[in-house]
Amino acid sequence: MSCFGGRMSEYRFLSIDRFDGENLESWAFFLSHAHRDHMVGLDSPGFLSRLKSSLKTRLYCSEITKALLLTEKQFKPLEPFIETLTVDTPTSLTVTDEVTGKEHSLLVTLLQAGHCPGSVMFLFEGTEGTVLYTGDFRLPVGSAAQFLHLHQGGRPKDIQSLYVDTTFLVPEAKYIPSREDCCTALINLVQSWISRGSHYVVRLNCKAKYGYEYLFIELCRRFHMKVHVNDPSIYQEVPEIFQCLTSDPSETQIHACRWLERYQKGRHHPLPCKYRPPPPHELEVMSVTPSTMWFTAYAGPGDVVRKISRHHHRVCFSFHSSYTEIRDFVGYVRPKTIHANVAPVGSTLQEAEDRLRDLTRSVQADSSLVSYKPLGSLRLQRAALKRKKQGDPSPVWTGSKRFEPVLYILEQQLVTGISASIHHDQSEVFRTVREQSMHCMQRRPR
DNA sequence: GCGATCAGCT
DNA sequence: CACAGCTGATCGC
Repeated sequence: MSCFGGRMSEYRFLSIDRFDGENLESWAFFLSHAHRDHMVGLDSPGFLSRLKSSLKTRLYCSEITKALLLTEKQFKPLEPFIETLTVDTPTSLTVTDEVTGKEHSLLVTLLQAGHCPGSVMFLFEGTEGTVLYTGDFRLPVGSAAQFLHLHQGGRPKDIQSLYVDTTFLVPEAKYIPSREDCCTALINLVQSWISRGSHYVVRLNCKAKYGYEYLFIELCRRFHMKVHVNDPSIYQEVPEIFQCLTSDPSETQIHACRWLERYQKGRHHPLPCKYRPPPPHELEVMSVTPSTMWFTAYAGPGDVVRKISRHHHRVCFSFHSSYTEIRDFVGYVRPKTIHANVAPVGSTLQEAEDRLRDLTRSVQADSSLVSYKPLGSLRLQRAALKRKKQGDPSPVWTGSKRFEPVLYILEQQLVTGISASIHHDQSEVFRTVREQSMHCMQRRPR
């Protein structure tokens, strides 16, 4: 959960992901994604009147974030003040203090953050230096080298400050399996259950409102079966997701619907949507809870699925970067100063910042070996062509007609041969994981 | 009576 | 076990 107060020390007149208190004095506002903990004050009367009282003050976000935001009625009044920015497209902004008439020009670029649909990082460039605010992010090792706008003349830009998501900056979360590996494990688990018969259904026990869409898309593609959710219409403006969802519980064996009333989950209804198959069949439900397993603490690398009880499994899934991914990212960006946005579980913000500083120092020497490599466009085109031949829907990262691609960065998209130092680093991680998990299994036999 | 904060639950 | 968010209780004004 974000602890970021809203303002960066370099550009005090901007507020990001906080819209209360002193932030109301800012000249421009930025929203990285549509999770509640980044929207504090966004629906308050104070923020709305702040926008209304000014001619030029705007709320900037990605197109998808705007679309998701406006599906909730409490944010509808913000619509006239929202300005969307295109990902990977530097935009020149002139922000104004309407009290004094003072102006400030700067360049802002949205970089995809891979956290949830619409999530972005903000890169600001201006007289106070280049600063990067990551919001929440899940980026595979090697991602930083692939952001064009983190580079200039083939070299990484000098970053004055980095404000970074440190949710999993704890030694226990050194390694978290990739999105693809977690998804493959989920697909295999789902396959083993729903293939038993049409009355065998899977319930995906999803906590957050946004962030699991990648799983929905991949399940839909693999099983040619839409995922049942309470309200698909919130994704109306994001076709890649919308087309994978249904509001009809009888149409699918995969459910991600949620209970609306708190105390109404009785034994009588194994599914939140209360769907019952036609007689004589009785519903057979397997619950699957996507959750972040800490691989250095709880499991071996192959242990992406964990059986909780006969009909309940946990599948590893994370929409925040692991310790290793954070280390890789900050080691590549090499900011002059670094700030933690999140107090990791069991740590304070200060401890996270101390850890970050240690990391930037220790990784710096290696990262100079890495040079900018764009996303492997040829590989992507080939993959898209292959899929087209197979009659599958387009992959998410090709984007829709309406929006540029900002859903997820996947490990398999990254160009191969990033750098010797990173490969070395990875194998080191795997070795550590193996050792620690063996140690762990000795202590806690399953 | 209101918002802010917290405990508890999912 | 850990990713977000709701609800209801409690506190201070």
